[in-house]
Amino acid sequence: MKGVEEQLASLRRGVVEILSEEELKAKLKKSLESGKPLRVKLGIDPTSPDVHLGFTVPLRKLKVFQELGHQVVIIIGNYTGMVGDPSGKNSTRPQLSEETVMANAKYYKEQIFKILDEKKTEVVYNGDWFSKFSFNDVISLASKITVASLLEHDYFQNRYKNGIPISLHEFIYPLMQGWDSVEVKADIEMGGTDQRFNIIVGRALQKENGQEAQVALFMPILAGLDGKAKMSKSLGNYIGISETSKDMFGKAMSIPDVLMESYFELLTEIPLEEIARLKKGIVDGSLHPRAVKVTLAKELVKMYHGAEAAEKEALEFDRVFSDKQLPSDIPEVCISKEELSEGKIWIVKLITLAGLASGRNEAGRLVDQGAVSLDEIKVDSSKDAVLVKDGSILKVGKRKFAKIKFK
RNA sequence: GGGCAGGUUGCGGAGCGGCCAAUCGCAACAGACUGUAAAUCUGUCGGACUUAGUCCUUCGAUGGUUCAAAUCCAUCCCUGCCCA
Repeated sequence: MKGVEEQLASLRRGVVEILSEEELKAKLKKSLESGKPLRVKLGIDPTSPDVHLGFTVPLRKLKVFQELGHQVVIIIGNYTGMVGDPSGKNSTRPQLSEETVMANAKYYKEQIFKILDEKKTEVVYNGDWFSKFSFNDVISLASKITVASLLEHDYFQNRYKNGIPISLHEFIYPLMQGWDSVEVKADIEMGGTDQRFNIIVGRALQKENGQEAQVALFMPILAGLDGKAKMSKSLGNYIGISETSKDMFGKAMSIPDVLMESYFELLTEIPLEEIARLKKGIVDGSLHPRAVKVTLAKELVKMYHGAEAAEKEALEFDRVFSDKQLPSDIPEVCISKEELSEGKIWIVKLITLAGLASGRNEAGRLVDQGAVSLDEIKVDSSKDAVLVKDGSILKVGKRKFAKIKFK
């Protein structure tokens, strides 16, 4: 095992705050002396079946712990998931059924082990203990926290001030998450900065129950592709870790420049010195921001799809967007020959048949806005009928293509 | 349980009997400029009809009044505030 300072150094990357660093040092020291690994907890609420890069930020930190020889404990919040974490939310989260949560949980586990080492990871479900809770237990737990302390939080404040409902069960959430720490005897809990309160509650509960308080390691919230809000499924500004290499590359290329640094730091293993060098290159003009972004996009694709896929997507991207050539693989769409009259078809109809627009109104609009071309010839009017051949290429907007086949 | 205020197209938020598919802002989409960056400008933004037009479905739900309702009435459901 590495020394305390050495461990700290590799743990610090990207971390916003350690609560507290002294406590962490003490724990690392103790662990080093006793040879007993620290228990590092991360709770996951499987509220949606989609794992995106934002979620990999704490996971990647856990991997560092794992490599340092510590014990990672993943808590699948099948019970907390049914409540829904109110942190940072401005509305009550929908309560999910147990079946949904469990189905999502299964998927989550698959995703998690793309990053963590499955053999070295302990996975537990908080339903294991919460399902046995009696009402008395709930009351006793609820007595550990005051309403004032809950209402202090801006997300509750906002809702309260704006007359947005707050349900009682949402107040219980931090307690549940905190209790998880007691159950697994966590030494450290990982979380985003939005988890501050929940994690601190965990510390309090541990102390009440004769345990040493866990250390909190806060990671930044990863910004979404729009560069404004946090990355989330519901905002649609995310890169899923199971997405195709093509989508991953394309989405990475679409992020605002200002996000590059944080993406490098939080999502890749590129050394900090190298990131600093790239940043400097952009500032002094020796590196084109686009080239740096390509590096980022390639790195991300490499992590989830391999180096070969990364090279391929980079070439393909240049081909389609820099050289304006057709992509190498265009999805084929079959249409019936009966739709044609004298080899022609109304352009709007063709677009909807190809599924490149949600309705004819939209298709018509796109044509009139000059977004549509057939066989590289722009279609001028939504009233036009166009001549289609077997194998004609329909293009709608910058990135939607279809190859028309007859059947 | 009582009083008051509300529920409008993804979100915020106008409209309060016909000119309303419904002002506006945000988001989104498309075009121009670019580096699928940012910023900016332009256009679009319920659906169908080959579309200066017509029709259909939408303004919490259901019924009603009217030639005509998002707008008025009744009942119901939901939310917030205040009182108990």
